[in-house]
Amino acid sequence: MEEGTLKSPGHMRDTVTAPAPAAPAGEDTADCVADYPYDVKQWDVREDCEVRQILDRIADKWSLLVIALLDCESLRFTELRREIDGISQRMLTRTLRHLERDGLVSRTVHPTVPPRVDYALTPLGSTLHATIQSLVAWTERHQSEIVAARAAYDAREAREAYGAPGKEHEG
Amino acid sequence: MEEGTLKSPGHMRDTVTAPAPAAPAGEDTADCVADYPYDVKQWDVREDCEVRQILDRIADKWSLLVIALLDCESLRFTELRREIDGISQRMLTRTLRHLERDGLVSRTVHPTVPPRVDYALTPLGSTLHATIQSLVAWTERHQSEIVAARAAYDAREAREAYGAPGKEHEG
DNA sequence: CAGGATCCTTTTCGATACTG
DNA sequence: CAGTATCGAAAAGGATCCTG
Repeated sequence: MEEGTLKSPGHMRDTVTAPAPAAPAGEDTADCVADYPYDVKQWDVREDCEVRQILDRIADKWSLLVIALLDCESLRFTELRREIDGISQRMLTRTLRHLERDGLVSRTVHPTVPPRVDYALTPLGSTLHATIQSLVAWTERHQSEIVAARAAYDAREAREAYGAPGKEHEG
Repeated sequence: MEEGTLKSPGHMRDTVTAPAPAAPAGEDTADCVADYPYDVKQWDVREDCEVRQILDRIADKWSLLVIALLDCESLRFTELRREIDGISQRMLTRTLRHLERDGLVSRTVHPTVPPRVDYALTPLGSTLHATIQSLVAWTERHQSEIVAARAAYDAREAREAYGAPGKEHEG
């Protein structure tokens, strides 16, 4: 195994620079409400925090795609692989295992002669799917803006490379 | 914000070869209408697709944290670094550069004697922030379920490791 | 303080071969 | 078909040094 399933220790830093603990339960999505005099963050971003770990996993490239793709009906292994362009068999297997372990997808094995395994979202996974979808929707809506921003950034950078004093060293 | 709801409308997906309607595993998600004979997916998942590329970036571990943290007020480089536990200077720089290039955060340099650089969300970045927040909120809400699912998975796996015939290869 | 450059370790990922 | 196991390439990431 290249990645143990039960590994917990060994990667922790002793730098616990957490001056203020996270706010209690209750997510506050109110924007621009910097009323608190503290430097408090509304959610824990420490490495040893569960949320960080989970966020890390569901924000994973392949996990995101799998969840987004598994809308409601179940898909077979090969179907998923066909849908997600560029994923290797290995990565799909690993991703599905992780999602299954996290209780987000269910794995159903049919004991037929040609093996058949169906993957579907669990009820928990379905709730996540909604959020993932909004992320995908956002990307679709704003992709042109991002592409434009990139072009502008690159153009400005290239321009500054010309007139940058002390930067160029041509004879 | 124009982000809107989390619940995506009825999306169209491709038809799977609907197998036996009875799932023995008991996984029963809400039945979804799948009477589309096309192999059409509602969003492009090809590698060369823009959405894939953008999704890849904003689904990045550090990018997600930076955006989630930059709620509305601007933060300095060191402040961000202090907030995000575990990030290195190199990674923070790279992440901020990427986000700036994508037009999601703005970088303001104050030409003071001790250099001061402020990072803040752009209007575009703010719209993404809302979505990111819902993802964070989801994780906070369901973290206990995920932890429980993991424990159950690991326990079941460990149990099967005992009685798994053909698995152990004792001499 | 902010960040560029460099070196090195760790992790990720894909290709391949094999099994049930 | 649906995986598992292994190996090597590649990318990500961290530590350190240095500059304006």
